[in-house]
Amino acid sequence: MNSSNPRIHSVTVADVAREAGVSKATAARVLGNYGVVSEKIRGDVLAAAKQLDYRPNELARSMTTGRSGIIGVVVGDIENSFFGYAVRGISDTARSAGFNVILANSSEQIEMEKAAVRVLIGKRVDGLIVTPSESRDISHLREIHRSGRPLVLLDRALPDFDVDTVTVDDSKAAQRATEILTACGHRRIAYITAVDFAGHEYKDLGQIYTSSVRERIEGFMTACDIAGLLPSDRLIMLGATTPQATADITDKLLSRSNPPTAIIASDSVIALEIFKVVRQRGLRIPEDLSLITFHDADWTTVTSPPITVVDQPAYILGQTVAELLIRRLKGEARPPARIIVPTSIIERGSVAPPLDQDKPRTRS
Amino acid sequence: MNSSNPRIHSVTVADVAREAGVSKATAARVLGNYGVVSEKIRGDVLAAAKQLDYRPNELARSMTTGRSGIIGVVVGDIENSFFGYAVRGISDTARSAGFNVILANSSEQIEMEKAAVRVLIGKRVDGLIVTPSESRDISHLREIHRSGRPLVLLDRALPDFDVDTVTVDDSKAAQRATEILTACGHRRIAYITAVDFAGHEYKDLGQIYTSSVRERIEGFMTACDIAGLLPSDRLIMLGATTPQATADITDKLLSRSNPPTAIIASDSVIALEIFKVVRQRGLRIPEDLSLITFHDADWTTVTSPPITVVDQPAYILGQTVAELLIRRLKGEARPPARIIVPTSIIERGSVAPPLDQDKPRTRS
DNA sequence: ATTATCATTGAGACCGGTCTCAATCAATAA
DNA sequence: TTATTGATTGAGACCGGTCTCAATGATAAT
Repeated sequence: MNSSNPRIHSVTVADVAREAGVSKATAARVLGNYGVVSEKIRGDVLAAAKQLDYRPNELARSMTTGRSGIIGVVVGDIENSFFGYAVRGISDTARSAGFNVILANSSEQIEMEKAAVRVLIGKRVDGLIVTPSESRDISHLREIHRSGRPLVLLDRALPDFDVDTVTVDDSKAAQRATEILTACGHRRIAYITAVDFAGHEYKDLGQIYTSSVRERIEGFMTACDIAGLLPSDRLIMLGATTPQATADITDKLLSRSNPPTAIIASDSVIALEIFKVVRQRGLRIPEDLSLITFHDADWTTVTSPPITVVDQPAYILGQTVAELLIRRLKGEARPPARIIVPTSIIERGSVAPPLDQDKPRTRS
Repeated sequence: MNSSNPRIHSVTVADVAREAGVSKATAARVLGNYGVVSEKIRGDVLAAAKQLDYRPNELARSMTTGRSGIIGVVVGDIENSFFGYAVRGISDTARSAGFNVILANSSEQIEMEKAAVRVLIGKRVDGLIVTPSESRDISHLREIHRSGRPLVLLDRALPDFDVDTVTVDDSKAAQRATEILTACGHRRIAYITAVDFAGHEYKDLGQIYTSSVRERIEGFMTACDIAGLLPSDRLIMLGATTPQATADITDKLLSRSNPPTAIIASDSVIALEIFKVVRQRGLRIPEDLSLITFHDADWTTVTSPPITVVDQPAYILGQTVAELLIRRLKGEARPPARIIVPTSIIERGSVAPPLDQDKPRTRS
């Protein structure tokens, strides 16, 4: 407690009421913009408010109304520009509907995600938008839902949790990206993704607890199967959660006696690291290695060559998820919606037929 | 408990008190973790709280304590990765000190900045961090300060407003960057910056209302003067506030009969756009044009050639500004501090001597 | 003139915590 | 044994809004 510190005493409705010579209730009516007040009184109160420089205390307002006007957003990694755009989409939509956004970062760690949710609930946010970092432990999400607060999932669906969800067509997108590579003649393709799992080697889908990751792997495998690739030639690498981990995975992959001739990256942060490793090894894109990444990050247009990408409409994703939440907040009652936003592939210059797919490549 | 009424009735201290068979005051003491309570009672209350799944209402708590535990941050443009890192630095520091962050975007527009500040004050944030978008109209900032809420300025100082401020050594950084170019033989250099001003032509410093912009221009001009450049050959271009504007400015610049042989960009968003325009025109970097940009954005390492940058320690900037604010929040009384964080220049491959500085260059 | 009707305004409870101050009770001191 | 002290606990005000309901006064209807 600060005794010496002069407490900031802000102007309250009571102060304005006194100044205007009306009751607190009446002043509150004009200041809070509800109920009916005569024009004359309204003018008096407004004048008094201006004179005293009254600023409503949203906290107090929230307490009685039960509404805070805040939407809580828990996202995996704000530094990832995919989330950056999504958050921007959320913020813009929220603001134009009169809501504010409070943002938390989970660093893709379930414990931080849980902590963030707890804090946000404590702040009495009106609703939440979450990108669940894994689908095994979702007790905290169930709890949000049970508490009656609307929840919308962003980018990742939870199979056995039926709640509003907005994702992209991950499976289809991965399949199409892979088909571009197989059509080009690639027979040994790696898919590098960031799911957090001990051990980077993929064994089976049972390990994958994040829907988007699982769906992409399914799409990838489907395309590989259609093209008749050997199971041993579809290289699925998990655990690219940090730049270092990604570099290690890429290094290991390219050091094999039979390295892949093409790589698909599950996000642009991973792709950037792959690009660096590849160049450091003196390999050329696309001659020595083809590369496709999810998310049309800005840097993908200025590399030489520019990178072929799966364009996920991140901003629209954010917009959509916010709209869904706000509609619920406004009382819309309907069964949970699962919206799938389509992606498209932007072909640039990072895909070419493999030079010689059976021998390891060295710098020519 | 909640019968047919869908209203979310959360568990309160009174409920816990009743369940535990103690008074509201006592339950509040253990739940709020203040005052003294016997171990036995503490156990009972905790058990009751657990049983009822009590969650404190931070809103109510904030109302009585006057502290919300929230830091408000108003930043120019979150999509700019410089601010992204800074915000991350702020968030991390805030969280580890037990504060939350509520983020607002001003889009570098003074009116949006004012609105954001108003909302944040309404939410009763404990303190604010702002990157002022201009220095002419700072009534809203003065007001924050007057209301007794700590305010720290990020990245931009306000000359006649003495408040905690964290910036980088803009003038020195700009001067050093320019010196690299002049030392290399460049005699006609452009500096492109984002300050929002009608008309892209620079006239005099009187137009510049943002300290960091002004300081950089001063540093730029100092270096130009030292190298003996003609005043007409230091091309200062204002108004690169959108990708399109930046492209137009760059185009105009490169279409001159005597185009610059080197460009300095005031941030990486601008530089990215310059890079695109330059490549589209078929010009080569660094042979035809040298380029240096502020902020070590990730893409600057993967272009061909990689870009020489002024490395602003954005994360540390964020950390520092948050620390300063938190110390104030904890009651530290001291005169306003102006902290200047040093930058460094990372030389990569985008600077080379001009081919022929007196004739316009075309694609060779 | 008297009563019903409608529009305004005022009094005060309430939201869910914090915090002050008085009351209670056991233990220690006189 | 009685007074004093210290440790706990309880009652209730308070924060700054919202909101219900009763009171007031003017106008319209009978």
